[in-house]
Amino acid sequence: MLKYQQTATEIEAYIEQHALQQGDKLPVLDQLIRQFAVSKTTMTKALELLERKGTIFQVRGSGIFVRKTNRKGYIELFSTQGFKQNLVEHDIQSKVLSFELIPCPEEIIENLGSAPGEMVYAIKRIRYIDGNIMCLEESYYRQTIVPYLNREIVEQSIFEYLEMALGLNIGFSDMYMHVGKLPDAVATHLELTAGDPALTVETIFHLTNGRPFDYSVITYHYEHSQFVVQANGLYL
Amino acid sequence: MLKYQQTATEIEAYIEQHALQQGDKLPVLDQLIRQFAVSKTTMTKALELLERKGTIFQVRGSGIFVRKTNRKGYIELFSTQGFKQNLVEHDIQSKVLSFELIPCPEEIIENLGSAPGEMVYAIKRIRYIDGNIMCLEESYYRQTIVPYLNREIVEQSIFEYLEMALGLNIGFSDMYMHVGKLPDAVATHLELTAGDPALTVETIFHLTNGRPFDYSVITYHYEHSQFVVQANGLYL
DNA sequence: TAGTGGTCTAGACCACAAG
DNA sequence: TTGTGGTCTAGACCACTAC
Repeated sequence: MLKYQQTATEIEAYIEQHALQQGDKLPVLDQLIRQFAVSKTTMTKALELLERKGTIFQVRGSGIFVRKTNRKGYIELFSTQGFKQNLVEHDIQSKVLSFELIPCPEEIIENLGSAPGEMVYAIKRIRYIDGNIMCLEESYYRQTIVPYLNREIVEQSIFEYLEMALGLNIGFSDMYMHVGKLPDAVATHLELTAGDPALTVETIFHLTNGRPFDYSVITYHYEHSQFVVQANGLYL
Repeated sequence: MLKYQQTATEIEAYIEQHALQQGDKLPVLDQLIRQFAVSKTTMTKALELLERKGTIFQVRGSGIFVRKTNRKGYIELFSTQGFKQNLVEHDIQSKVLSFELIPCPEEIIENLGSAPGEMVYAIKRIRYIDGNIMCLEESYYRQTIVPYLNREIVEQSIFEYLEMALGLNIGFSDMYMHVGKLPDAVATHLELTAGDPALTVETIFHLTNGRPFDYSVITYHYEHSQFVVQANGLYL
């Protein structure tokens, strides 16, 4: 683990230990540098990390303060940061509806940037959050990049397998979101009624080297999912 | 403008001028450093900015590459970065439905962290994107922080006024999103039918010093709004 | 193994906030 | 004015990729 990541983790522990609340002040920079025995740049980087993560905010000329969201029961759709493991406070289960190895469907080729006829794993899962239906997920993995998958893996966390077992480095993703009315087929899976509202998120995942390897479409159950995003900076 | 921001802007211009496409390689780090005459740290910071903004991605041991989303017509709900001015490619108009100075409503006090009885500007607007109804926005500004607003300002960009005229420094925000069925009152304003799907986003905006100054609830027109988010890192 | 991006340091100097 | 966070530099060294 890198020094600045380690430092960030230690600062989080410090906040936890001292039970600091929203708006509470941390020790000043120089103090933190001495306390954690790192250079100013490293400390700055650690703090920047925590700032993006939404853990603190820094005010020049004033100090470093704790930032917290006060609402519970919201899912972090994506943290402004990134590598934060979300949903840890929730119990996530999956039920696999289908699992196949098929030629890449026409309409998905452009999303995955795959060659015509290339094979993909096509997976359909219902995901549960704390016992409730959270979403229907349909995902497609390029076999060129993910050579092997089986039903057992797919019942667990696929991404953990990709990183741990296959050693793939997941880089970045493009997400496209829209709201609409549930089609009949999806409604059945979510145990809702056709025409009910739904948030649909299409995501294209890339490796760190930029190659797309996974395209997924997630349709969320509107009664069992709400999201929080901690943003930094202005965006109109 | 800071040097690393300036550098980032120049690199964007470089990409533009050379008409670089998704996956195209930029000059190597050392070359960029020489070319733009900055230190390695500064260049790294500029590149980090562009990476968070979704303009490039960097691969250790390999190079720096251009990243682009290929879908058009999507609104950037919030960039993973932040200060990127969104919607610039769209024509945004506002119609003010109501504009009042009132005591802070009960249910909003906790969101704004305001004192009981404190006065707030309450504004209701319909916002149009390229001539279509995009959303209904209800927002509340604390008069303690925003001493003056009028109908004319509110018809334009409020945030621009806050930053330019009042010199306020907008820091960070917490957003809460959920999907549901349109209530009758809102449906009318959006020219939709009660029960239609809707994305609702509540946002609490803070100054850089951490004080909340604006609470807003935006309900999006599901047929005229879809969003793109460029994320970095993993998030399940 | 060569090339490329990433981390880390010490220290000078700058910019903003609060009293 | 003082204290505090932010920027910038030069350079050493590390870690990954591709050949």
